[in-house]
Formats: sequence, structure tokens, C-alpha cells
Amino acid sequence: MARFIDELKRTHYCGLLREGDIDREVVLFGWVHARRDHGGCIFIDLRDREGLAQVMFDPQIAAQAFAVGDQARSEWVLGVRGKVRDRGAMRNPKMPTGTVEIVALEAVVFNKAETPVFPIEDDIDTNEEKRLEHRYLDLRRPRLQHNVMTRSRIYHHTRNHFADHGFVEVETPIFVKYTPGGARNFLVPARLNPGMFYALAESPQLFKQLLMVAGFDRYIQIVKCFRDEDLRGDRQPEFTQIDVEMSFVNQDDIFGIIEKLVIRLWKEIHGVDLTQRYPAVVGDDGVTRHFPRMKFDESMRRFGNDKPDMRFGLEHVDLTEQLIAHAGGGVPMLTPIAEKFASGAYRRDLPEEIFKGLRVPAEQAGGLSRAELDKLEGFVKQMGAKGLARAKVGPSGEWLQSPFAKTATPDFVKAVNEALGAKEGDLLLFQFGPETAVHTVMANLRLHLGKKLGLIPEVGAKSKSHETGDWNFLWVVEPPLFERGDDGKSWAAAHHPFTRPHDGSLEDLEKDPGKVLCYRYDLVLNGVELGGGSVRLHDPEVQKRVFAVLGIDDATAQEKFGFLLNGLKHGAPPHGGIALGLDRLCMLLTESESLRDVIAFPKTGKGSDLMTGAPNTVLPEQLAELKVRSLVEG
RNA sequence: GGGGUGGUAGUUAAGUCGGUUAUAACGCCGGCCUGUCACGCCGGAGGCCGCGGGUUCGAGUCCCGUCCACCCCGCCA
Repeated sequence: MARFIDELKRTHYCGLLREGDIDREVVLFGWVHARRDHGGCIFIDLRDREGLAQVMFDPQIAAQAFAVGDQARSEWVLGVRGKVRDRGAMRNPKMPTGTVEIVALEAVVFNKAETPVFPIEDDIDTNEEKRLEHRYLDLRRPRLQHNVMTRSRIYHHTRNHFADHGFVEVETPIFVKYTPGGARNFLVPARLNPGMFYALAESPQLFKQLLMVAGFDRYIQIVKCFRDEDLRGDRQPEFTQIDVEMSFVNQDDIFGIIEKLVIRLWKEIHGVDLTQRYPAVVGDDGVTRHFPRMKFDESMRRFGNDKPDMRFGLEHVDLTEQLIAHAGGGVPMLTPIAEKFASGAYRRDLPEEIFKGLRVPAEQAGGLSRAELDKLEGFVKQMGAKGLARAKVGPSGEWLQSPFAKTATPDFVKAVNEALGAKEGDLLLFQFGPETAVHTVMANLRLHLGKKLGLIPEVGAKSKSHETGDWNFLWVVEPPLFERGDDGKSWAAAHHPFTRPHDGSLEDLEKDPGKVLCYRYDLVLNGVELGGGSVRLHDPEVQKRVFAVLGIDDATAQEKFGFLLNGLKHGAPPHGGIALGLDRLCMLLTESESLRDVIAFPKTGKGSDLMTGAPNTVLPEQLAELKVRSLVEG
């Protein structure tokens, strides 16, 4: 074996051999991808991270090499010295290296391998469970190799981009002080301080603000974050953010640097020039903008969430005004809501209950059978909806097959039809009740219908979205600063309490907290939240007023966030920042269906690592050393 | 925390109304084959039917519980 590696160094990656290498003597190292034995001669497709190359073993040419090829099996690790030759008429147009093959002159078995649990190729239908158990095999598959290497290039371009713009990369602690609010924290027992715990940082939020106070001016970090919440296909307990903070900037400045990064990444990774779709627009204020912006309020009204997928229609229409104007329109289910508005119990500008409709145009609605409509009702019920009122629009605009049809007044029907733009054959779907519930149901219903009706391009390797340029970016801006607390009466910070209120909203802080907007923003791509951030509150007076609304007194604020507040008192520059979800960015750039496909060693929906077996129980002695007792029976 | 789907050979699946020896494809092993590239031909091995209880003369199949994975809601920036 000493000859290979010590004397014979690799000269080429298998997957990169081309016609230009013909007649060269090469040394290749790789895995046996496939072996075809013809008795006299043997073909082996040798695989490395760059791809496959066909190696031909001929006993007439090299008996020693042939013996290796004869013995070799799937996934054995080989070294081959050989000569590249033209395959002539025998070329394989399906392979990038298909015009050439390597005639083996000398070969070595570095290692044998057990029969692989599943084939090392794309488009396998093996359970994800099996794939995660043997992740080292899964990662050998070309698609995951590509994803992991693409991710590496994303790190590289991201760091270069920020370095080019004068950003300083700083590491912040992972073991941090527990701060209340937001996501649940993972806790780490502090052995040197019995009974005490560190929290794993859910983000470097407070530290990056303090780096601004420290004067670093522009901060970047590609950083792991930890949140102990329930998981999804697009959520992991540990994930990576591109974390950014800048001093002496406004919202436009932050958008500018992020838009440039995104444009650069799409150019470098996909070769797509996003500026064709999103050319620079210089506003009256002299600021250059690329991506469109939408106010939070408009997004909720039209799409029911703050991350609209604008690649298709099926927008929502708020019909609460029509409901009020027609006193419930004769529909018993709707009348109580109208009465609440009439009596003044509900405000029109901040309604507690609303009535929304969604129109499925006739050409798409025709494809939905009665049974499928009933299934839709099941779909919304699993999200807590009481039902899914619907109506088919008749020739004269009348409602058919509808629970509202019997009693709805003609004027109300007409008003609703007009608001929705309803035409004959259209299907109308309605939802009414508490605002947040209606929005959740309608937003999910819209996405569900979009997929079902084929209005959203398929995600995955077969997707052509990077070719057709269906990359739909959007900034969602100006959300409310506060939302109702769990009790429905108090106020809680919608983002975090250090977000700067909108200039025009300051007078509402005490009068009408629900109306206060703020400098917070999310970057959305094709309905996926890529990241978000805010301009921070650096005025101690306004900060005090915000805490007052939240019911946090000075002592409590000091106890919870003392270190940040102290920092802000010592000369804090105006600052703001953003964090982009790197995993999601990779997912979209590699057009993967799951976050797990862009993370080398991901965890399952219960947060376990099927390969290593984490988390696991520990010995009583280990707990004792940490002064921790488990409540679970061993 | 709630709902849905699934777990049978190494892998992916079939398995009817509860009834003889649990099927198939791919993979694997052996033999043959010098131009294959989804190589081909002949032969063969391979099973705790997720786990634990129950019903029954008899359970892969029915019932109860439990574990695991995936998807959705809640939760989560």
C-alpha cells in the first residue's frame, strides 16, 4: 500500500476527467460505484466527490490490477494507476466523463466495505430513518455531496461579501445567561457553580448590539443558534444564521447590504442575475433599492401571513366591511359579529373578529370534486376551524351549494361577489371568527390550494425555478411592535422589546399600543422566511415607555436585561441588524425539499441523532457531579 | 400538547374474509461470459412481520398499549 499515497499521489478527481486527459497516466482514488464483470474484462465505475469514471481492468494488460478489480465489490475503496484513453464509439453520453475510460495498470484495495444498506445514488426511495442511521453513506450520494459543497461555497461568498464591505467577524458566546421570552432555551448545568445553569444562545442578539456599543461598527458572524422547540421539516434544534449588525444606519442601509449579498449568492451559485428581475431603483431619497416591499398589514390582509408566497394568486379578501354594512347579510352565523361592531364592542381599525373570503376561479374550481371540497373542510378543521363555508357562483351571481345561500340577502351576496370579483362557476371559500385564527386557516388553505391546483412550482431536483427565474423576493415591513399577551389583554413584544418604534407611531405608545408600528422587517423568498431583523431602540426614554407598555418596571428590566441596558447607557450608536437563516438559504439555493438535506448531520423531528444515538441517558455519577437529579425513572 | 400517515428479507413494497411452507423486484453469494455502462444468462442464500400484552383451536392480518420515522396544527424568528 505504501506505493499508493506515499509514491503515487492522486493526479485527478475521477469525475473531472475529460477528453483533454487522453493518453495521460493518472492516479485515481475512489469508491467502487458499480462493477460489471464480463469474465474476461471488468468495468468498474470509480466514484469520488466530483463524480464517476469508468476504469477498465484487462488481464492481458495488467494481471495485478485485474486481480484487484476481480475481487472488488460495491463501496470498496481503491487506488488505481492507469492510462486515460478515448472510448471512441463506446462512449457513454449520459456521463460527463463518458468520452474516456482508464485502463488500469496497477491497483490497490485500501479498504473493503460491507454491502451498502441502500444504493449510493440519487432518487432512492429508502426511508429517511435508514438514511440518517447511516448518514456517512447517505452523504456519499451525489445530491448530498453537491448540497454540502454548495453550502461551503455559500459560506465562502458570504464571508467575502461582508469582508469586502468592511465587516468584522466576531465570535460570541454559546453558553450565555438565560434571558426570558422568545424560544425555550437548552440548559447546561454549570458544574463549577452547583445548581446554576447556562443557556445555549438562541441567537447572538444582545451580544451583537453590545459589539455596536463597543464601536466595531459592522459585525458579521456565521453562527450556530439553539432553540428547544418542536421541530419541522424546515426547523432544527441547532441551526445556523448569518448574523449581521450595523451602526449609524437606517433600514434602507441594512436592506442594501443584504440585497447585494443575495444578488451575489444567486449569481455565484446559480449564475442567475437577479438584477434583471429586480433592477436597481433609485428613490427620491437617493437610496438604491432592488427587492419590492410590502407592509405587514397588507400582507396579512391579502395572504393571511407575514411571509406571502406571491408566485400565485388566490388572494384573500377581507369582507368584514361588507358584513358590517349588511348587518350580517341575513346569515345567522355572521350576525353576532356584525352586532358586536354595531354596538361598539369591536373596533373597525383593530377588529377582534373578521370575515374573509377567497375566490377560486372557475377554470381551477371546476377541477375540484365534491369529495375534494369535503377534504378541504377536513384540512381546515385540523387547524382548529369550525368548518369551511363555501359557495359556487351561479349564472346570475347567486350562491349554490352553500350553507349561507338560504338566508343571505341578495344585497349581501352582491356586495360580497363584487368585493371578490366573483364570476359564474367560481368557488368562494369563507372563514370568519377571531382574526388570528381566520388568518392562520386562510393562509394555510391558500397554500394548500396552490399546491393542489398546481399553481406552485414543484420543489426538488426536477424543479426548473432557477431557469425560469421564479425567485420571488419580498421585504415585509412595518409590523406592529406589540401583540396581545397570552391572557388576551396585556401587551407583549412581537419581536423583542429593543425594536425601535416607527417615528409616526410614538404618540400611540401609551394611547393605543396595538397601533404602534416598528422598524422590523423580514426577507421572504417564495413564501419562505429567509431572515429578519430590526432597527434597535437606542433612546433610553423611548425604551422606558416601551417597557411601561409591557408592564416591565425598572427593577425587572434591570434584572432581566441589565447588561444590555447598562451597555446602551454608555454611548450607544444608532444601530440595527438582521439574521438570515443559512440552512433555509441553502435549502432554497440547492432546491432541496428538506432542511435535513443541506445539513451534514441533522436531527429528527424529536431532536435525536439516529447515527450517534444522541440524546442518551448518563450515569448517576455524572448527574451527581453536576448536582442534577433526573425526575425520570432510570 | 393535538391530528394524520407509515414500520413485513440488506432495501423498497405485496400479503384478500384470521387458516397449509409469508411473496416479488432490486441488492447479496456462487458459476459462466472481453465492450458493458439499469450488462446478460444459470443457480442459491436470506424473515423476532417494530416491540409488549390480549382475543382465538389458530394472528403479519383483529383489539389494547408502547417505541420509532415523516407530514400538519399549537409552539418557534
